[in-house]
Amino acid sequence: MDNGNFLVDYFSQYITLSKEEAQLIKSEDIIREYEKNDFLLKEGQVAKVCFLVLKGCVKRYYLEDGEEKIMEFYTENDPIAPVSYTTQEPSKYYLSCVEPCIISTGTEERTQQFLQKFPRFVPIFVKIGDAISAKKQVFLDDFKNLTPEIRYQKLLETRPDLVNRVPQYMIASYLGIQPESLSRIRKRIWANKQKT
Amino acid sequence: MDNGNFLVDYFSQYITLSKEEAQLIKSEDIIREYEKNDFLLKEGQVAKVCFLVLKGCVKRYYLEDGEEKIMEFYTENDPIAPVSYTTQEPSKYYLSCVEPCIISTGTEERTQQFLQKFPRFVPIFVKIGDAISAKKQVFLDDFKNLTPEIRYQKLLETRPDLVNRVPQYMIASYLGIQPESLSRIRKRIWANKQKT
DNA sequence: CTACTTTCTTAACCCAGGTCAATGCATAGC
DNA sequence: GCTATGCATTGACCTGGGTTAAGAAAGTAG
Repeated sequence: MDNGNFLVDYFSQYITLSKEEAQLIKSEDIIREYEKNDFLLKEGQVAKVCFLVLKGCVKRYYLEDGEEKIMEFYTENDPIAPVSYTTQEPSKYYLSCVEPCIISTGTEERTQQFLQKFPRFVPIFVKIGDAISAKKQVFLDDFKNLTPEIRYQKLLETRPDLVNRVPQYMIASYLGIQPESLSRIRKRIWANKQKT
Repeated sequence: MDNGNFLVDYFSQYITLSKEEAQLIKSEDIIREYEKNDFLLKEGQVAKVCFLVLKGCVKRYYLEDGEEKIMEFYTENDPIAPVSYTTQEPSKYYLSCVEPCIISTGTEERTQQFLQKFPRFVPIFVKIGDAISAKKQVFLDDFKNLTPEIRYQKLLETRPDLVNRVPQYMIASYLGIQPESLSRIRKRIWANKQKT
């Protein structure tokens, strides 16, 4: 299988690539495969690269008295720019694979070179950055004002895939509740559906 | 009073300004005063400018069945870059003054001109952007994993000024709880202090 | 197929926050 | 002075999530 096409596909979402550009992206791309439970980044490490998930699922979490607090799931086509990557300070988070993954890796230098070669990609990068920022905002809003039950229902709507491919205790952590509570919520939702 | 010095002071936090630069910033700066309850931005409007709070306090919130859901407070030296400003889509938020305010206003063109004139400011801008992004991350983490009570105590530590200058029902909204609950939390904290 | 591990569910009990209603308690305006 | 208004507190009651402990169900290895 020709992994190089993943990145080309990714950019094609935002922009039409010339053959030359596609070729260059292919040739420049660094792609690695990871196994389930492999780490992309550990607490205390300084991130030297950022990532783009081409296939699989990555979780970002930190430990609090041994408990995994999952902050985010990254799946197909999600870019990961660790805070530690931008600040160059030791990471407070872990990044680890929930599934076997295929992931593209980007370094600062290569990104800069790439953008100098293809300046028309600059606004795309900015756009992606903005989109990520806006997403975080929405997530925070929801988290603040919605009950766990509604949060779960929204997740079912917006990312139905996640609920099927990720163990529920991880979903619970992501929603900020205990696995038992998620179980009850699911029961409640099911009961309400029966009524109607 | 010479308002022009506010912005100069702001940049001096990050970088040492030459006299020429300081002079230019002063002369370029657009500053306005606002009264309590004035709006900087309303839901549905497209933000044409971004802001820097020089004096006073601004709240960002949205309405949900008539309820103010306060997402953020901006006080002295806090920059405000509305999502609507970057996306140029109608804002989902209101920005309004909790107190009489003195606020510096920035437009896209003027920022670009400024950065071209003083390219050494570019990394500062990036740095500020990163800092804001990191702050949001920390806030979300805390929000997800801490109880309202601990959230309030953290707020007391990190922004003691806020609690004193902003009505408590707004603090409650900011913490994601009802004013009554905040009242009980305060009572509880006070009771625990007496014990020790 | 069995044994083991991991994941999910259930039940019982506790407690913090939501809700509703009443009461204080300032401040502003008359 | 008095009243109206906005804000903070308190009490009573309810509900949903946390906690603990047990067991069921699903997946995996032998």
